[in-house]
Amino acid sequence: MRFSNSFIPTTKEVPNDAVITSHQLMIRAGMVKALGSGIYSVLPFGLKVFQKVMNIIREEMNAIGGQEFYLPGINPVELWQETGRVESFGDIMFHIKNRQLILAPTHEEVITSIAKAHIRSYKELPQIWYQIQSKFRNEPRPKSGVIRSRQFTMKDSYSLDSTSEGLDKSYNLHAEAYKKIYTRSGLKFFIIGASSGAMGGSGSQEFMIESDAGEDSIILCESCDYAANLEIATSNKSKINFGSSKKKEKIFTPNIKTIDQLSNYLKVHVEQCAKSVVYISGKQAYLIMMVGNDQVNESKLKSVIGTEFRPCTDEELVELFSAEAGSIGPVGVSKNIKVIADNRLKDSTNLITGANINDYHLLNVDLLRDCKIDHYSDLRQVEKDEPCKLCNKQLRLTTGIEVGHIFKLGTKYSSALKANFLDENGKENPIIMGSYGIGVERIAACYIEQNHDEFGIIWNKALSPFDFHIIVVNVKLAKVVEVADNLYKSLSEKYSILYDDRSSVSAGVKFKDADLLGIPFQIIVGDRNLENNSVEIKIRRTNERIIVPIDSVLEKIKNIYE
RNA sequence: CGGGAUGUGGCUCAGCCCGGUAGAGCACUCGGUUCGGGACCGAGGGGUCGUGAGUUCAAAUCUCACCAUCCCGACCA
Repeated sequence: MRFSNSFIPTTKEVPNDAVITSHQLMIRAGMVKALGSGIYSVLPFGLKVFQKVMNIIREEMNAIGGQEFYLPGINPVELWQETGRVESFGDIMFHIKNRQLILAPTHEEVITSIAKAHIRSYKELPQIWYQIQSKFRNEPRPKSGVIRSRQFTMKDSYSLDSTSEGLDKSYNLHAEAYKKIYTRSGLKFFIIGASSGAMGGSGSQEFMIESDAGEDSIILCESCDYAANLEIATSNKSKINFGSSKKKEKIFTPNIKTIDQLSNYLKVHVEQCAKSVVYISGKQAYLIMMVGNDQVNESKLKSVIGTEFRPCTDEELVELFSAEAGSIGPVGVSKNIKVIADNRLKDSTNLITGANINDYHLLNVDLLRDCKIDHYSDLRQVEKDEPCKLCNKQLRLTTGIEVGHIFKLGTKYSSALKANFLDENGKENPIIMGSYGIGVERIAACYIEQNHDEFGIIWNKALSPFDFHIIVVNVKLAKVVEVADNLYKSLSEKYSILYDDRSSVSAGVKFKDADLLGIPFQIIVGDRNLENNSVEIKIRRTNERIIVPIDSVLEKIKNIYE
């Protein structure tokens, strides 16, 4: 393609809206153009990259037996009411005003409705169905360019199985396919255990890129392969033990509100103080007990109590406990209040807790003797530098961008929509499903985050919009143009070429644009080397320059490319 | 939704505090000179100063409301 006829609007300066590198470079390289907050037009140069990504995904999905669908982006709202997801998506889902339709944020419902209509027997399973299409989410705060936008391209696939062993197999096929997709795309990625959140289901993993621009907090072990989203991460922080049970006492603790104040005042270790935090879910109050300054991990709490919740207000505290924050505790609370304690507190003795009387605490509380704990669970948020639960080495806390997420859904959607099949015994069962998503634009953006320098993008062969970038340095010299034209023609037979034949800009502009656009190999045709019947090949990533005689240039290029 | 910032030509920004003819660089058009790392000279075109009210003889500038965008937080299949 001749640059002179192309629409590749490169810019020297960055719009002040773009903050992260990939966003800035995508705009400067003329890949995308913002239309509104979280809404982007994809321009030809960018589309070529996205198409490369989509083709890699398509090849790997086909390789595990996936079959591609094209599904509607507008869906009847009734379908989503049946699975309860109109409510669970809430404001994230776009609703069409003049029809009972929504813009699909994902496609479990549509896929399941197709399965319901056509799958009858276990003999028709398993199936892997996928699509690569636009999804719509009314993000409250779009950010970081195409990384979090309101319309984006996602490869979503869905596995349909008749057994849980089958689901495991489909899930693992996807995990392996995803590793190949990211590896082929040139991303440095890792896999973490993740929460399945509102998607439901029994297990899930995320594929992450480490990045300061990331929105997820991740716990990683430096010496083994433990890795988990902070939402579910656990560590080897041990249970507490304060010896055999002593006599409970009530003590005066004036104006003591925090665990740190309490431990200072009483000259005890913070971990001997048990913190009580209260949440409300619907009409139910939950008193959550944690060791010392351990933080409640609300994702874990949500999976324990199973519904949405909110912190208790100060007024409600007084109503429920006759005491204010800082003096709340588990001893003698109403039976209507559920008490859930973190695993570290299991059957602990000699704790210090609030007395449910302002300015008083209790010493030597024995959880077995003095109060009724309804349930113990892992509720604490892991902190950095804690010991790994697998190898006991230090854990690291970092942030990442999610580029893929795989879920074992189970029968949540098939049950809701009655997508059943008959098993070997003629018994009707809901189809066992998995769902597996990859963000197309995110792969491209994350690649740029990981592969750029001060001059621009550095594409690899897999994602580069073109194989070679030919630059003709001086278009006034007929001989130079002739050589470049011939090279363009002969290379075009086998490779995709961006040919910078522009007469309107100086050589310097062409060089800067070439580095910005980041095509891996530049072929520079200028009179300086032509005097020696040579052209120059520049490797974008290493800045290595190779002078090649014209008569061997095709062979040399072939070698360099492979 | 809470906190903060910004809105002036296509882009980056100055001007606003202290009201009085709307500016610079880049980009664009024309002419000329250059021609291997974002060239130079000359001449041009292009702006309802986010929108709407208000104060004032006079508003880009002061006041109020609204809108938009970005950042932090909340949220995030």
